[in-house]
Amino acid sequence: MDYKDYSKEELTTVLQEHGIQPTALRLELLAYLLCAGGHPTREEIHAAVCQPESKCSLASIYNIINLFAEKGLLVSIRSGDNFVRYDATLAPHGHFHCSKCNEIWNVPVNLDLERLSQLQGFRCDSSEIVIHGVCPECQKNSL
Amino acid sequence: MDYKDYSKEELTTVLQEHGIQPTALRLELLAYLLCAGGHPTREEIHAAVCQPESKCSLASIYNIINLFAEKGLLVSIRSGDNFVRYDATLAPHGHFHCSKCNEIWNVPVNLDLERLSQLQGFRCDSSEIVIHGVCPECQKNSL
DNA sequence: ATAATTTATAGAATGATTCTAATTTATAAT
DNA sequence: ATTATAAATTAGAATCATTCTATAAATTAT
Repeated sequence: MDYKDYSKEELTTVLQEHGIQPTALRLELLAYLLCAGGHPTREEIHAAVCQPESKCSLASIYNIINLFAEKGLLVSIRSGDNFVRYDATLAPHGHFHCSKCNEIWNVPVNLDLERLSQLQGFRCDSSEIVIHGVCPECQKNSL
Repeated sequence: MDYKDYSKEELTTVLQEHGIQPTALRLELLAYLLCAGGHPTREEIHAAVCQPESKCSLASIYNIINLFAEKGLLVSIRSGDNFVRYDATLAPHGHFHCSKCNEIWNVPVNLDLERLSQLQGFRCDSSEIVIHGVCPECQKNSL
């Protein structure tokens, strides 16, 4: 895999900024998440990162996904009730989920966490916004 | 189980308004969801609805949960990465999830779906808002 | 009543995720 | 450099939630 949009140094920096020790596999995975765009499933990630030369185990993919999620570098989204999809989150945004094709889009929504924090002494760290509906393509196809 | 807050007639009406045929088990389940409050896991629902006299199967619980979700009477929330929790949604609201104790609270947030619908021809049906953070209790305990 | 349809059940099957123990790789210290 | 220490990765087994299949029970319609 080539790092089209990000240099190895940039990727390393991203990991370090999130308190993650950079390793070859973690860099590969991050590169894929950032460059591939979209919202891949675990299966797609595994296929892309571990094929064909650089074999790696499924367990490692889970390890790294969980680590990234824990460190706030990654967010998981349920698409339909089928698969979990992942999104490397360098900037906060919401998601639109099409209930027909299960595709996911980024949406420039954002809650005002600052304002919410004032309520009742709850400390707000992050927000997760998913809007369910039907995408233009699927609306067209169901006519 | 007794229907403290809702009469059988009220529960029946709720089901019918959502296009769900009322049956004994569905009424039981709805009653539990509405009366118990909170955000029970599938396991808690199963234990509460199927114990001890009125035995019912796990498959039925799943059937009904899925039916309710499909009809928009129920929303599922992932708590932590552990369990899925359920919430009977008679009114739209968001959720606050405490990442320490994994408890979930209702939050009076709501997105302006009307406004979002205008964007790019996407049809918005429902929204899902989860705010992650730490509840007051857990903040106190970690001092 | 009888037939037809819908619901509920039990238990097996599936499939995603985690766990365990072993191995490899990287890091630190002498 | 070499060895010791820790961290990352691996393979495969184990776990566990969810779905599926086929059957039984209940409800509704004729």
